[in-house]
Amino acid sequence: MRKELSKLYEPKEVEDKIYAYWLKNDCFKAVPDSKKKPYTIVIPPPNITGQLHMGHALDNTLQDILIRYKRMSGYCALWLPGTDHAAIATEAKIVAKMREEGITKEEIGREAFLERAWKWKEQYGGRIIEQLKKLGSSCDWSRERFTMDEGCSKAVKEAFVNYYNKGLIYRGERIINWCPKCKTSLSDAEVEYQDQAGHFWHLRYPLSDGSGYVELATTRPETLLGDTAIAVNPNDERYKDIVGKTVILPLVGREIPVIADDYVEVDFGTGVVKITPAHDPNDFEVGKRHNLPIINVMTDDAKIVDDYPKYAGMDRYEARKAIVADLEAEGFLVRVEEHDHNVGTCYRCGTTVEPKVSTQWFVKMEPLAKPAIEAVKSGETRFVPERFEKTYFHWLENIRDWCISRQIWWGHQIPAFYCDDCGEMVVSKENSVTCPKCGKPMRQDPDTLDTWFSSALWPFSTLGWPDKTEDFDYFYPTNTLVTGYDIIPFWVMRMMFSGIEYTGKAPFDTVFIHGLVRDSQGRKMSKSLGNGIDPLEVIDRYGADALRFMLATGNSPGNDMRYSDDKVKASRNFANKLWNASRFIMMNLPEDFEITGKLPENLNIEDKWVVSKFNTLAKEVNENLDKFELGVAVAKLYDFIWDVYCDWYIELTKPRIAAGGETALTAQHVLVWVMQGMLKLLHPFMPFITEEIWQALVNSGKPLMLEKFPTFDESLRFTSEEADFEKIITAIKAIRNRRAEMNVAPSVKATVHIETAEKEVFEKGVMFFERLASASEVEIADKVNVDDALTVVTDCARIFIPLSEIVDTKKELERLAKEKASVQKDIDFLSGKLNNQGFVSKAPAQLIETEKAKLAKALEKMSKIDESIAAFSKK
RNA sequence: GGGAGCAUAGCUCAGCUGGGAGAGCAUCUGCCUUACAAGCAGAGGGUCAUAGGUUCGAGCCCUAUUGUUCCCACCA
Repeated sequence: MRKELSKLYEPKEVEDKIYAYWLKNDCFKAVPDSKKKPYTIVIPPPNITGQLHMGHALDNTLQDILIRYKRMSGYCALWLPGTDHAAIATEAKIVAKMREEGITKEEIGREAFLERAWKWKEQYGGRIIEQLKKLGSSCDWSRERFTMDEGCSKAVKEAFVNYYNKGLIYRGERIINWCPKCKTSLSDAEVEYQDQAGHFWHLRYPLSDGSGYVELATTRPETLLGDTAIAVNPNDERYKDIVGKTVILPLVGREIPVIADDYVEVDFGTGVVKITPAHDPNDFEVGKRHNLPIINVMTDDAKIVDDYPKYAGMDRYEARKAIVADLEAEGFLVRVEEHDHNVGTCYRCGTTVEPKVSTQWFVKMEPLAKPAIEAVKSGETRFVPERFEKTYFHWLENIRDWCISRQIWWGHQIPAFYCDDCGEMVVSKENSVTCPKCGKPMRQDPDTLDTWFSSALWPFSTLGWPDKTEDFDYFYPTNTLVTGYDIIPFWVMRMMFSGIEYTGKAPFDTVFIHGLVRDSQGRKMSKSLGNGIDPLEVIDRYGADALRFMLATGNSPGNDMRYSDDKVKASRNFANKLWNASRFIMMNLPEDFEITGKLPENLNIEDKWVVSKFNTLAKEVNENLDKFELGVAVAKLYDFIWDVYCDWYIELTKPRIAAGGETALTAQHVLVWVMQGMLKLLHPFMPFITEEIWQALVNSGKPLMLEKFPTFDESLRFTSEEADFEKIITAIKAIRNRRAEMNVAPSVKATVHIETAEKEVFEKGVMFFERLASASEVEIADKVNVDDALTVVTDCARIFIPLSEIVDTKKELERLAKEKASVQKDIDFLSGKLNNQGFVSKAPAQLIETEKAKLAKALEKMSKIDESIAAFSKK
């Protein structure tokens, strides 16, 4: 017995049930199978602190579409899920929560802190996973990983030690980006630059010899405390004389040299720059070139150090005010200008970063970047869309060494050990190490690794690396990486060079890039704007399928898209349309109807028409999916299901089903067969509703998601029947059109007289003219003579509808004249084209043929219009 | 300063290697036709940002211009 379906599709009653059904049947599980080709996607691991947002919804919908498609296409499809420990973000959240409780991490110490962090992970780490399930994600959950689990930690140590042994990781004192709030170093990629309104303070520094002042400008007067020189361009005539002299640093009284360096631009400002090596990356470089001392004036939280008692303990902005006031009071301030400048901020907390000199661990990038560039140049890995290669190349070609140490506790502790006795350092995979020189226990480096260090290994650490595993052999390299363009420098690039370094192969063959989901006004969704849309709410209201469909529709790869409720509603309506189509089929099937999965014999012309069109659809959907044109594929499915299947084919079957007998049964089999095909094709996009309908309709005990994805089948191509049936459709549409123009209600029936040379084609359509074109009777003949009739002309038929009371001969003539003019335009256009020597000699032959055919049709239509005009004129 | 994207119907966007401009929403006109009013049948609406160029043929390719968004960059 098939179940009754309700009139409206109710996602809430379906989704959890269906998801549980898949899980129960182990549908997501991927086990290496030598008879199948592998297809692998590793999930961009969401942060354990995170909540599902629209970006995740898009990213994971795309992955799920791909993985379901490949799974149904016979691949051993693995979608490997997991979460990221999100070092800084997580630590910040835990610290914030502790602050509410009135404790600091220093108070409780590292061990207790980590204990809390793991508890946090246990408590919240599962949340986003559950949210991904709501979306329908078909991840192999039995393989769920975490960037700090045992395997990933092992991989991290392995990678670190190997890099170190090859000289690709080193420790050194450099100027790095420091977040005074997170109190840790940041990599270049983790700094976001923003334009901020600021000031330009023009100061004058007195020359030590009393011969005058040197004027310079700065945006950061508080760093003056750490100035160790002022610099001019060596070619700047204005300052030739003072190079080599010294100036007295205002407020501090220190004597510092005037140096010459190319870095200084003659034309900018006064042509003089104060040099603060400890607090500016450029100054740091200048300082190195000139052996200047590095004087750090700030603490880890960006307060002035105790060496300057007057300002000690002030934060950098307070100090700025105080110092400016003092400079002014003492006559060193010349003037203040408004000045916008670009300020680096922490990508996690938004705090302005402070350049800071400190000892950190770095990955040497140049030798790693080269093969990563090469892998894309050679085509081993490609970007979709291709243009994102440019972003990728640009980063790799201009990359500086990667600062990987972080001064936080939540993360992979750096596997370096120091001997406090003799100063020996050892890098080791072991958890504790004794000093090889003096045999004393060594102290592990307290720093942890950049969270991206472990995510860089994600495509292979999750498959068992560094161990040789069956999974690794089978599934690696993975196939498609799906991510947003904003993640290229953080993650894509780093997975690429890490993968190549450790496995010899690029970790994926395709990087499928998508854009951002913006709000309905095109703004970025953000917490501060409060314009974020919660995908879970959308799912709750409209269903996961509607959300997924919306996210896959109407955009092209790599472009940003806008979220709007209307779009989700349209998707929801589509789901409902499909639902009702299936309801129609099911409510009409006889009790003993058997679903064979095969087409019946004795197909009618309209059956062949729909089957043939479906066949083309299957072909195109496969092609589009293979080219990552998901939006195009989904649009074709929408059109087929709504227009071809629902609006036409179902309507065509109604009179047959009403008639009963063999034709009804054939129609029902075709209805079911095409429905099955549509459900399969649509399943990757709308997994829940398609599975639900499948279960209700087919009831085979096997899930739809494991059915075979339809492909093109040569035996289902019915080219001539398809074309013939289009003639009937064209005629029906033309009749409807005329009646609508004349405001004839559908309930007003009339005889339809069809004059055509293709009688046998139109005879097959009699029942459809009655049903769909309000025909009370249908006459088909070579020659028809009807007075006082509406005329309808197509390229292969003249149709008369005798509705004498509404026919106005004059108007009818006018209308025919209009139509004649429009057909004449076509004829002129086409014949012009075909008379064009250039076109005929250069255009492809096939195109010329189709243009000729079009012209022939237009000419036929014209002759029919002429006939009609002649007939009317006689009256 | 460098690079990239976008500019197509009132709105949001498609438009594959060049071959007579499309969808959804909105608008207008008819319909409760026994799957669906979250629906059905129709209609109107576009100098494809601008100016050149290549081509038999350009929304698509080339050049320049304008507007807009984003990424990168050490002008203190």
